[in-house]
Formats: sequence, structure tokens, C-alpha cells
Amino acid sequence: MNTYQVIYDIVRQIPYGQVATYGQIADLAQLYGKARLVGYALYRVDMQNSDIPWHRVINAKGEVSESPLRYGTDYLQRSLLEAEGIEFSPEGKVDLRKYLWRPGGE
DNA sequence: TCATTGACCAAGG
DNA sequence: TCCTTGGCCAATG
Repeated sequence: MNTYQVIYDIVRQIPYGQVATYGQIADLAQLYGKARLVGYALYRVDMQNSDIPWHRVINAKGEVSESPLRYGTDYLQRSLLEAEGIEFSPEGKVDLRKYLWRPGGE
């Protein structure tokens, strides 16, 4: 099992209508303090063809991370989240208190 | 093979 | 409250 495979496996476990932070995923993947790998892994994932709900992964601030390298897929991510019933604050932030995924807590 | 980079996070100024 | 700095690991050129 490669490091990335673990990350992908966890991301696939994020339930509908909920989100998880990079640090949280890193924690579940036993990559304590290495949240960058999570972001890097998702950056390398094929967003178009993969079956990974990459749009449910956001940063610790509850915002959708955008980057010029993603050619506007950040907008797509926001749309997908809204389609799942997740609300965005006027500042473009998500209410982690309500939508943050709690592994095992259900 | 070495150096740079990249969707982050937490702490300090 | 916002911006800067350091640390972490893997992939790319």
C-alpha cells in the first residue's frame, strides 16, 4: 500500500454532504503533520476520471483552496459541494462545525 | 542525482 | 487579525 493509496482510500470514505480537512486526512492516513502530502496527492489525482470525491477535501480554515494551476477547477469544487447541500459563508467559507466529517462518529 | 515545488498547518511578530 | 517562517515528504525536470 503506497502512501497515496491510503490517502485516496480515506478520501473515498468521506460521506455525502460532509467535508474533511487536509490535516484530518493526513491524520487518518497516519501522516501526522504531513498534510502537504495530502494536498499534493490530490493535486496529482485525475479529477476528471477518478472516482475520488476530491471536492470534499478542503483546508483547515474551511475554505476551498484555489490555485492558478487548477485552471478553475476550484469553482467546480464549490459547485459540487453546494450540490451536496453544503452552504458557503459570504466569505466563501464552509461551516466546519456542521459539515466536518467525523470518522467513526457517524 | 540534485534542486525546486506543491490543493497545508501551526506558531510567532 | 493578517502576514511571514519553518517543517514535512514525494514527484518532476
